Amino acid sequence: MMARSTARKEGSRKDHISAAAAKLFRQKGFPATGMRDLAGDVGMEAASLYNHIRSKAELLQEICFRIASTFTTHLKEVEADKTMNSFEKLEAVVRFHVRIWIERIDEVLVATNESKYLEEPSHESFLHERRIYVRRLEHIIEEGIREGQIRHTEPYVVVLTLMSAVRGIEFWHRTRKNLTASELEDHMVSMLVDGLKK
Amino acid sequence: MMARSTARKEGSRKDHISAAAAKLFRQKGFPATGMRDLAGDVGMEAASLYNHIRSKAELLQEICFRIASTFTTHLKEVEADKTMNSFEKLEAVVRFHVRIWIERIDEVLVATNESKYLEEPSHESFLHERRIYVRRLEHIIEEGIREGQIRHTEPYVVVLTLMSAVRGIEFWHRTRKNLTASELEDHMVSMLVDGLKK
DNA sequence: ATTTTGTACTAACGCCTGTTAGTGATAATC
DNA sequence: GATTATCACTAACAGGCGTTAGTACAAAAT
Repeated sequence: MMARSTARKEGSRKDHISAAAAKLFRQKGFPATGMRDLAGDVGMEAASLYNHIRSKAELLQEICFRIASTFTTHLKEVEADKTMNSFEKLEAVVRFHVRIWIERIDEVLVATNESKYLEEPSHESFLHERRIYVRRLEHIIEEGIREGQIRHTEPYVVVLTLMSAVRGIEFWHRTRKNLTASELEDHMVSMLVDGLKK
Repeated sequence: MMARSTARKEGSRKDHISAAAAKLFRQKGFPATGMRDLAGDVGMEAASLYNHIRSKAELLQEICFRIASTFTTHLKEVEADKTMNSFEKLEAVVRFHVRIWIERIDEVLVATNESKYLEEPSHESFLHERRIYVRRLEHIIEEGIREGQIRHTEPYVVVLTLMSAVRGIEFWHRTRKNLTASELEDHMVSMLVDGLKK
């Protein structure tokens, strides 16, 4: 009863809803996105959505935590990589941020802008996860400074600045695409790494 | 009839509402902020607000355009200043961004995150104003590159990155204040200007 | 002293919200 | 072929939304 084939079907349907939700949450914001909007976009009535999801809140939760785990998973890999020094690790993380912001901008923007609408146990654990992520990045920077690869800076400020700088991609995404994604990536990384002064 | 004293009173009352609205719009987002929330914060009933304001939308509009004009006014001054070269102009603009983000974070965050809820004639003109602002910054950068003060970079990417980088201040504002505002300003500017690599 | 003005109140409006209940059809399982 | 599970539908709910109307009372202007 209810074998894999059914589960597969349900999965792909729910993923479709989740993707549409990410797009809408990003565009209109979570509170301003109605279940009737979402239903319209996936081609059904609002009430029918509840055959696939438990609630609007659950939808937001899954989007936020899925993309968050993308970042933490990658960071773990970088930390474990013994072929890179601290500076290279930092650059690898920045590159990854830029790339994910380009490729999965809907989800990333929902996680950054709409995570405040997570309900309470989830919201706190999301913020907690973020704080830990920031601390691990600070640690890489401190190491890089100690080893003389990174200029003497305030690690916390550097992390905040790096993590925010990529948000400019949002506007690139909406307006000018006369730059390819990999060009954008290179320009952004080189500016953050090498600065502006000649 | 209805002399300055009355007008003064009305003005300060409306400003109080506007400040409270900025704070709420920033915290909860525009659509999730109810007029009853706002009324509670300023100490009256929701309906009474309408003795001072025309609508919720008008409140958002005033916040967004007031802070926008702060930036454009300053940019105009910088552009006209003949004592600075292009690099110094760019640095002055960045410093100003950092300072305003620190001092008036509620309004700035509303303008960046909630301006999408402006109704239609206003919204388009807000975006238009922003596009022009970006273009003027690009122009300063192009000049700096031509004059050899700024590294060869893609001006559009630089502007987007600079304007986004300061958003990290939002988190500094909420969590760690063991850095003074002027320290934060210096660290952030030096990182953007000089980069990370030693 | 009377009129005007400003401002707060209560009550209510029509509309929109996320969600549930119940129904029927289609497709998979035994 | 009978049964069961999946899924989209309609109808409806309780509650929240921004806003308006009408009223009362105090301060200011005449």
